[in-house]
Amino acid sequence: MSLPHAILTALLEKPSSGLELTRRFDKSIGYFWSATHQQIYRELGRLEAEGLIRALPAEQPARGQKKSYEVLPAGRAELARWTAAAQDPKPQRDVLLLRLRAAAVVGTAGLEADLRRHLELHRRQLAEYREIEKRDFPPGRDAPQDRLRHLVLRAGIDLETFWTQWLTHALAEFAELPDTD
Amino acid sequence: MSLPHAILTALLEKPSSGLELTRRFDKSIGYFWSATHQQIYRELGRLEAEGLIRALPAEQPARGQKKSYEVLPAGRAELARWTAAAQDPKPQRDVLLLRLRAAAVVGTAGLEADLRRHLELHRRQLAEYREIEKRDFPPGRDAPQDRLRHLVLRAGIDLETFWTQWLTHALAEFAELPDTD
DNA sequence: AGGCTTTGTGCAACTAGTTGCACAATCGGT
DNA sequence: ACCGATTGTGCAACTAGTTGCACAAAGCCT
Repeated sequence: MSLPHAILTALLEKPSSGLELTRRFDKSIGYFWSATHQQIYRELGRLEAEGLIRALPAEQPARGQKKSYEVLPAGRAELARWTAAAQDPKPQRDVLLLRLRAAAVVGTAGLEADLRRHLELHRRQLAEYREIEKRDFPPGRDAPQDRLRHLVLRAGIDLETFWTQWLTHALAEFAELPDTD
Repeated sequence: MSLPHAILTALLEKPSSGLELTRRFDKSIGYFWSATHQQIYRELGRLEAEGLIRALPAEQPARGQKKSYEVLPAGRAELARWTAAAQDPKPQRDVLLLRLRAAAVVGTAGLEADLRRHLELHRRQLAEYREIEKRDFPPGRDAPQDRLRHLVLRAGIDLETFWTQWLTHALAEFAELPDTD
């Protein structure tokens, strides 16, 4: 039940069309709540039907026929309610850890290459986050909104840091392991 | 497509009935791949139908009528294949980070209490993992299987450590924030 | 003017996970 | 011998997310 709220947040930050939302999910909100364009269009339809957002009638019938949406007061209220409501953390699910555990029983053959690949991906993501931090949060900005957004980015950075470290450590262990299987 | 493989791993570690699996998921595998008993029974049925596991005919028709399963060679082969196959990391989804981002737009009212609650939950989980580490991985054990399992546990410990630190940091920021909304 | 790619919107079918319930067998107490 | 709690197995319906496809409009190339 979080996608609609992710969309409301994005629309409050800036009214957008479906495609614009999709792009913004790809490069910002999507870092911790990903969604495909199909999901987004479907959800926009629902939110409009529920009266939480509405299509901006503006500047039609121009190019491509793109529809922009804005959040209605009811939508903002719902988002505030949801933000404040207690929610239990979701049970974890991590495929890579599962595979490692499986490797303890069936052997590590073939796994190492994929660990290296993951390490590379996490390094790249970390570098990207660091870029964003440098660009969007130079020292000295401390409006409450910036602080909160920076906090979220920090979580991303620290998580990626954790993964790169852990994967490095895992690969070092692999190097010492006899070739099981 | 990971639940069947989680079950295969658990069954290779030790043949079990549905309920036993459920319990083990609750306290071990479930730390990174949770599943309800309903899911598990359904999946056991499928795995049996596909010929990857089979019911142990043994010691029937005893108590409760519980059925134990063991992994067949085809099942072990499938698990090995899956473990070695490259898999992209799943797009992240974290509700708490999403809520923080929403709070940047609609105000932080009510959120702080839930952050505290989460901090407490993560602390508890961390303590539990540390207990397990002390109990199951005393210094000096280094059979390959132990090393791999220890590695997985380390990931759990480090992740929980990250969350407790990040939440602590977030709460400190909140303390300095003017009461938005 | 013709076709080719990009932009933009969307439906339909499928898969995985969740929630709610049912119901039989056994065990422990009275 | 009965009764409630626990153990153990499972179905059905629902929800959220994924995958695959369709198709129209605009812009670009030749």
